[in-house]
Order: sequence, then structure tokens, then C-alpha cells
Amino acid sequence: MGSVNIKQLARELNLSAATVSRALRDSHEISSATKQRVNDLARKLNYEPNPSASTLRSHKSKTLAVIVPEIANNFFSLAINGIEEVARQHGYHVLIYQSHDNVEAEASFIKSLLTGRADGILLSVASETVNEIHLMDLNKQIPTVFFDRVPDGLNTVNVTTNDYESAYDAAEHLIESGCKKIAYLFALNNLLAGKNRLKGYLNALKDHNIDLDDHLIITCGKDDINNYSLLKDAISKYQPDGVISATEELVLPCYEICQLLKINIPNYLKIVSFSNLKTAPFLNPSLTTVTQPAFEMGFKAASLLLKLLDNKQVEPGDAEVLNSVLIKRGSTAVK
Amino acid sequence: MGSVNIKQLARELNLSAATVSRALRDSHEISSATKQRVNDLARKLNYEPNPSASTLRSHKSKTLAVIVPEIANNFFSLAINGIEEVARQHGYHVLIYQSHDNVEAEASFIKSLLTGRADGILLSVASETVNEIHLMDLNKQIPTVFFDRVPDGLNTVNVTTNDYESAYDAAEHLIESGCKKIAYLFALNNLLAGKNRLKGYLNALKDHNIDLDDHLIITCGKDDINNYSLLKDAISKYQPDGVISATEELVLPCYEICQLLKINIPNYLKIVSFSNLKTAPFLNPSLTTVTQPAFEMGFKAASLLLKLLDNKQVEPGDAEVLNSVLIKRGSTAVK
DNA sequence: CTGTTAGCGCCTTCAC
DNA sequence: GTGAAGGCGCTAACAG
Repeated sequence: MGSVNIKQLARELNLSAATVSRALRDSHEISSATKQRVNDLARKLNYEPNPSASTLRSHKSKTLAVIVPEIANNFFSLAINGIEEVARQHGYHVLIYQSHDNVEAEASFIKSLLTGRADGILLSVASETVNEIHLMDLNKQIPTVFFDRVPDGLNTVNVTTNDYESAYDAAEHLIESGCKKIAYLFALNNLLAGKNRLKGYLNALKDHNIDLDDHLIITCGKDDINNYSLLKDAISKYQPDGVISATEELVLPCYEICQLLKINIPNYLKIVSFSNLKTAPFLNPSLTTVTQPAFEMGFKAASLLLKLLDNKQVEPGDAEVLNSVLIKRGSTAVK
Repeated sequence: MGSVNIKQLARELNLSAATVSRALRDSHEISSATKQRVNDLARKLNYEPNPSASTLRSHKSKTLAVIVPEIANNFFSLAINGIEEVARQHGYHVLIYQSHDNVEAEASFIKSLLTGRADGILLSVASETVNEIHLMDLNKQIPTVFFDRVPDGLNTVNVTTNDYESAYDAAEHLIESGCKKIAYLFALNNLLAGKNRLKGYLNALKDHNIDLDDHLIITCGKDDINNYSLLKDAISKYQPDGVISATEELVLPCYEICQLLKINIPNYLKIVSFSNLKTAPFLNPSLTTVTQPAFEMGFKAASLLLKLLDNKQVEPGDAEVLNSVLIKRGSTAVK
């Protein structure tokens, strides 16, 4: 902090501060000789520009803010990895916030970001979000790209995955494996992703002429204990032979319950889960997963945001839908 | 950005900017009536102070920087979660950087942080770090707390776990389970944590009068493919009946190789891994883990850093060593 | 090509 | 209890 500033460089070089500033920013109106001298001294004295001063003046913070429900989540941590990668490549810094799926927290973070602290926001919204006033026209206040958990019905720039198709494929996979009673662990109920996944499941059943039993749609919430008992009741009562879990978290109680009820996986019950746990295959060779390209989503979302910041128009095709991958396992029973 | 500032508040209230500023900072020299008026209008107009201006002037950014090798890692993402928690509680913001275990990247991030962008640093050093000139006396330049991956021999403020004891316990557990030939997957070789874990293993063997076979210490590096072949050679050649993995990453190829070589886990080979994968028990009931209190470490490290920033002296007991937990599993064979 | 001037929004003297 | 003035470090506008 007691470090060198532009004025000191200027004095030492017999130049004005303005010239030094321009030279450092590689302005075309400075002779290359001067640039040379300036850069040499800057390096020698370990000069680093003061970001606050520069932001205050230029209205550019070179900082992106990321708001996610949870950091300690296989999907989000990978997405942040992708974001950080893009940021670093372009000399941007990354601020992180967790909403813990709480709308007020989310809104409050956003508010605190409308002051120039960040140039743009990457947002995966809180699943609790229903009344999204704080998201309406957000893009007019600060460039924002939504990823994965995007609001439903707002005209936003989004990066998502093919939730409908992948849930459809998951259900079809189970049907083709012989399942007749496929339960669906419904989560992210308020979000487009959650709704689309459910639709994919429903339509796959319909297309294969399987009657839907409403009891097999288990609507889960944020309360783990409640989810557990809902799940346990449904599994013991309606005895599904297949399960699709809309989130990675719900697959765990599912395993627990099967162990408790002595239900053999995957012989008597086959499971498919949306999951980004890379280690899943080795830890459990019976779990078929729908794996999202998490890193790529973060990467893509950040790239899009930088494009927006560049005042480049974002074209329709830019707000991409990436494809998840269904990784089939468990065809051979566990030994 | 086109938002309200102190001057506008002042004009509207017929006060000076100075008075408004003081009122907002709850200065004792302002009448409570004025404070009331100021705060009311501020809330009404959605006033948010400009962080750059405030930082430039006050030399306080209310921002912590976190540098970790990888974000998408069960330990680090949990630790960041803990850090974010503390930060939010105290109105701090969190900047994230990944070194990817590269010393130059680490040094360059640190350099860019010495300009007031952050008030302090939370650092888990790159495992490649050997020549740590960039870390020497870092604390004199900017308050820094190291966690988990701390440098060896520098006089830093650290938050770590009981690596020695937990590796010792892991080895003892295997010995007591009947293992005679325990392999050790050695990682984090340059770091205190890595060295201490190895020592714990070695001493447990010694204390139980088990002769050390050097071939069973498999020194792993950053190259996954190379690690795989090292591991495969060692396992097939020296046929250990127990394995301790110093990191979560190395346990995966281990499983793969056992599957390939038709080695039954845990009947013929028992594994203990340092791991923070919460889902491990459900996904694989045979894997005994040494689980670090990752969230708590982040929480503790951030709390310590805030204490440093408060100019409170950090006392010896503050730089804590937290305890990992050995979660024993696999006593019953996989069905 | 380079210098002068001014001001981004805030906070901290110093005055009254 | 409040106001006026100056400056944090940098950059944009205007000169020359």
C-alpha cells in the first residue's frame, strides 16, 4: 500500500502523470520510446495500479461477481472454476457470493453490486425465488448472465442445459431397462430447470404408454428430514423399480433408505440421478448419472458476460443450451 | 452506477456532504435527529456508498482474497463456504483465485493484491511451492492467514489439521484390521501436511513393529497418467493388503486398478483415504475416510484474518490445529 | 506527442 | 453539531 504510484513514476522520468498513465495503458498517442522508459521503470519499481482509483475514475472495476446458491456443490464449484478461468485470461477478478437459496440474501447482494464494485454479474438464482422483482430488468442496471438456474419468463441472457431432453432420456433409459414403476424425485420446483426435467419424465412415460401414478412423483423441498420421510414412505408404499432424482442431494437419502429396506440396487431398483460428482462411477458403479457440462457452463456464461461488457450485442445463438450426458451404468449388478 | 451519492443526499436535506457522511457512519458528533433524517432518505433513495471512493479514501476495501489450488475440490469448496460465511456476517466481500498449484500464478495474484484491492489474504499454497520467496514476510505487506496447505518453516499464521495423528490413526486402524502390507500413496510432498501424514504412517508402522517396505511408499505427482501406472505397478507387484491415500484424488485410480486386477475391496484390500467427500459413505460403504473439518477451517481462518485486520494481536492459541475425524467403514464386506 | 487541469465519491482535518 | 476545503490515485478533456 505504501507502494509506488503514477506521480512518483512521472517525477522520476520527468514526465507528467497523464503521460505515464497513457503509456501504461499503451495509448497510441505515446511514442514507443517513452512507453519503453515508463514500462521499464514501472517494472523496476514493482508498480501496480491502484484499482480503487482507477475504478472510481474509469467506471470499470475489471471484476465479475458470481452469485450461486452454494459453493460447496459439485456443479457450482465446477462452474466457478470455468468462470475463474475466463476471468483470469482477461485480467478480471472474481467476487463470490452464496445465496443459500434465500431470495432476500440474493437481492441484497445484487443491490450491493450496483455501485461499481463489479462490472457484471453471473447469477444462478435461489430456488426459493418466486417473486422475482429484484431480477426484473436487472440487465438494464448491470450486465447479467444467468446460468443453470434461470428465472422463468423473464427476458434474460441464459446459459442452460437441455433439461427436458436429458430427463426424457433418463426415463427412457429406465423404461428400456425394464422398469415399470418409475418414481421421480422432484426438486427445483420453482425453476425452469426443475419444471423442464419433470416434463421430460412425464412425456417419456406418455410416449411409452406407461400410466402415470401421481404417488410416484415425490415433491421434495429444502428440509432434508422431511424429504427423507417423504421418500421413505413413497418407496416402501409404492415400491418403485426405478428412480430418477432431479438433484444429486436427493440420491443419498435414497441409497440410505434402500439399504434400510433391504432393497437391492440395481437389481430391484435402478437409479438415475442428475449429478456432477465426477467420482461417482468409481465409488458406485451402479449409479447412472445425467452429468452437466458444469465447467463449460461457467466458461460460456463468463465469456458471454465479457462480450456484453464489450458492448457487443449478444445474439440469440449466443445464449446457448449445452448438452448434458447420460452416463449409463449398473447394467451389471454389483458384486 | 447512475445512482445516488452523498452530495445528492446532502442537497436534498440542506446539509453538507460532510454531515451526511458522518451521519451515515453513525458518528457521535451528529444529532440523532439528523441521523434519522439522513438514514431515512438514504433508504428511500436506495443509497449505496461507492466502494471505490470509500476504499481510495479510507484504505479499507472490506474485501478478503482467497487463493486456493482448485475451487472444484471437496475440501476447498467447503473451506470457501466457511470463509464466505464469516465474510458475509461482517459485511466483507470475497475474491477468489485459483493457483492450479502453480507458484508463478500464486505469486502474481499476491502481487496484484498488494494494492488495496483486498484487506487481507487467505492462502492455501500451491503444492509445487518449493522456493517460497513470494511468501517470505508476506504478512508484513498484507495480513495473511494460511490454511491447510501451509508453508514449511516460515513464521506464518496457520490453520491446519492434525495430519500426523490422523495418518497415524489411519495406519493403526488398518493394522488392527489385520493388514500386514500397507501401501502409502504419498502426495503433497513439498508441504507440511504431506510430510506430516507420511510421518504418521511411518511411526504407526514402527510402533507396531511392522517392517517398512520402501516399495509400498508410492510417491505421486501431478501427472494422473503417471500416477496410475506407478500405482498399478506397485499394487500388482507388491500386493498390499491395505492402502492409505494422502489425497482424495488418488483413491479413484486405486479403485479402478483393483477392479481391473479383480482385487476385492475390502476383503483382500482395505483402503483409507483422506477425503472430504460427504457423499462417500452412501456411495461406497467400504471406504474409510479421514475427514477434515473443512468448513470450520475456512471459518476459523477467516475469523483469524478479521482479527488481524482489527489490529488485535493474534495469540499463539489462535492459530489453531483442528482435528480430522476417522470415519471407519468397510468392516462388513460389500454385498 | 506531451502537459495542464479538473474531478470521480468519499472521508478527515480544521474551522466555526 | 455542522460546514468548507482538500486530497486519496487515476484518467479524460482540452490545450498546445
